[in-house]
Amino acid sequence: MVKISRKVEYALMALQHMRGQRSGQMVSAKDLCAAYQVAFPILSKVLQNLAAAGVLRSAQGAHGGYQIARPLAEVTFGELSEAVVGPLQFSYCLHRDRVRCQLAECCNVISPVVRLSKRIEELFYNMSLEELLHAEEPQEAAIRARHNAAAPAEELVWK
Amino acid sequence: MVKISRKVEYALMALQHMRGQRSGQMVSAKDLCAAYQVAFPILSKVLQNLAAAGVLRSAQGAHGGYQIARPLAEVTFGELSEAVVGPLQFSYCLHRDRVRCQLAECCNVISPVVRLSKRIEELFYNMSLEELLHAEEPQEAAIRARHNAAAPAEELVWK
DNA sequence: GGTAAATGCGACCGGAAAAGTCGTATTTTC
DNA sequence: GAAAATACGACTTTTCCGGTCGCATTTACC
Repeated sequence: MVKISRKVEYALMALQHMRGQRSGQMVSAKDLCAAYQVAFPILSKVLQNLAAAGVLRSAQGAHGGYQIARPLAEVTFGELSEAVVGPLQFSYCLHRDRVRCQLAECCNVISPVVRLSKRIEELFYNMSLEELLHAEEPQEAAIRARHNAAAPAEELVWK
Repeated sequence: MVKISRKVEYALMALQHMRGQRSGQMVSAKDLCAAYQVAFPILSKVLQNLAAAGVLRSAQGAHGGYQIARPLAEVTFGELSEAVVGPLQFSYCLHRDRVRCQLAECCNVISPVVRLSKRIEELFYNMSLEELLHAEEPQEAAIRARHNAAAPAEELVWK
């Protein structure tokens, strides 16, 4: 449970890449795919979602591509998530398709579930992408290097 | 993404129920199933998981059942979650099966993903079940009643 | 004006994980 | 010994996510 979706990771990768570009520079989906080994159609869709949400600005045609439209300090992780994988929906019994929860009439945890959902939602909407992606290049590289080495993953990643 | 698993909901329902029992009282899986319309085998498994994790105490045999083993103020949502659905694992590239992430050598978001994961983990481990389930019976009942009525779910639930 | 290079978009498919089912063994009380 | 409960593992079903395919549209450049 509570897995960060692959699409969200792709979105973060793309934004992390674009953060490093000089302003005004367009980056094409093709370039990103080549750089990060992601299949074109899926990355393309993620970028389109981000553009539709106003996080990216897109330009069609030759020499087109994407660039960051709003300062990342003003975009939250919650926004990114909703843009890419749809509305946050932490439980089956909440939100629009309440039909799917047959337990409603005897459920004794509605308000706890709502409480929990709100906490996660708050976390997501209080975390800016700037804060999440903020430069840490040397460490990043070091982690990556060790990641490729033989050390157990959680050692290097969680400590 | 980030959906609260059904099993976790079942666990919360069971604990919410047991919270209302007088101390020492055993509750059987069968009783819970009858009260909340959950299939026996699945609820049974969840209760067994909670018992294995030390959240519940179980007694076999006739007149057996389950009761709360530790004060819920001392048990976190993170513990419950791990007991019922296995170790928290927010991303494919982290934790034990790093094999599954082929992006590692060109990934530029390892530390952001770790940062995000730690935030969620913190949230889960800083939230006690007492805090999550704390009594709110009248409101609970009211919400439940309105939930069964025709009003749109998010109106009553998210406001 | 035509061609190449890019985004835009919707329909479809497959596989993995979650949810649920079944069957049986074991323990305990009466 | 029978009944009532947990313990546990194998199996099946369903759902959803990641990924694929195909085509339309837009734009730059020659």
